[in-house]
Amino acid sequence: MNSSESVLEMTVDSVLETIPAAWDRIRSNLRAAATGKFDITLEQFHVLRHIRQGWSTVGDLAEKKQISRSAVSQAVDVLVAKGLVTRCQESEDRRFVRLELTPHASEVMDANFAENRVWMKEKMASMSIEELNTIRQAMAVLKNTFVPGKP
Amino acid sequence: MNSSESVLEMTVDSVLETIPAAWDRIRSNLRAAATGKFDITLEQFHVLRHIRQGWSTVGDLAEKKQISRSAVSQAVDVLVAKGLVTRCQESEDRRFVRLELTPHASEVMDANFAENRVWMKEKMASMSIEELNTIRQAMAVLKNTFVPGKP
DNA sequence: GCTTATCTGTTAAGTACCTTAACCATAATA
DNA sequence: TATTATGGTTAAGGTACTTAACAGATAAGC
Repeated sequence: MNSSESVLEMTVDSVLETIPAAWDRIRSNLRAAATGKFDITLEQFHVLRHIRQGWSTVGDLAEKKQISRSAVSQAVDVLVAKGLVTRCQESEDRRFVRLELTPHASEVMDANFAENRVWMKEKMASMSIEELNTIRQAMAVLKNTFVPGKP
Repeated sequence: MNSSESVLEMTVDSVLETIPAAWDRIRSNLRAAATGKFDITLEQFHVLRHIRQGWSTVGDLAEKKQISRSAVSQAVDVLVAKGLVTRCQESEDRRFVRLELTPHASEVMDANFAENRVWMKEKMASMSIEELNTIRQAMAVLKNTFVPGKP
């Protein structure tokens, strides 16, 4: 299986070479939109995004972002102070704190997403349908491999 | 062109949904290897990597990573103190400072890369040849679109 | 039932990395 | 030559992360 081994290695290299670099660019644009138009940082925006996706406790978010629970707790402090998130003790197991978005947070997120989408679409507009489909298939496989399922 | 428009939007969404999340996971592993086995942070490792790829002045690195020149300058300070990088004034235009890796830096990088590759290969070992090829093609297109060419 | 262990989340102290603004040295330009 | 532009550094300040120590709630052992 020397051939497939070589394909695996080449693919690993292509991922390690592309993902961090592409993310540097995309993040730079996301950050500009988040900090320029709205008064939140990119990291705060990501926290809001994950909460909306259903990672709605401190522990969930920490696991999702691979950071400590204390880091999440501090980030939530800021979001609560900004009126974007509410803390709510769970009734079943009162150790848990359920996080919820305020209506204002949803507005901010929608506006920011729209902003980002425009930029992404401009960048990707010149791709062929085949290329787009290839990317979508690849994203599905990568997500399946590297991104843990929802809670 | 409603259909192709829709494919574009779906693909944009898949990228925005996958790249940051996958990167959180990959970065977490890279960081563990860098900080655990060697005495450098992940960001320092990335700087070394970019220098080896030919982004060998402060301005180049700043442009590559989309951060300020002063941030790069500070990062280089640390790497010089650790004996991993040398500064060298360019003779043609003496405003430029050329950065070079020391032999020790190359050793550290090779060891760290080997470490990361093992983990990546484990995660991706169950993919089929077709899936691997799809990913490689997608990475090529994304790199072409989002990652600026070498200096 | 009572004690101990485990789990979730917060607080505190310290570190890494980034930003903007001001600055120096060099090079290009009018 | 005087001015302007460019590459890099320094300084001051902010954000987000870490580990360690802690409080409260639940589970487990006896």
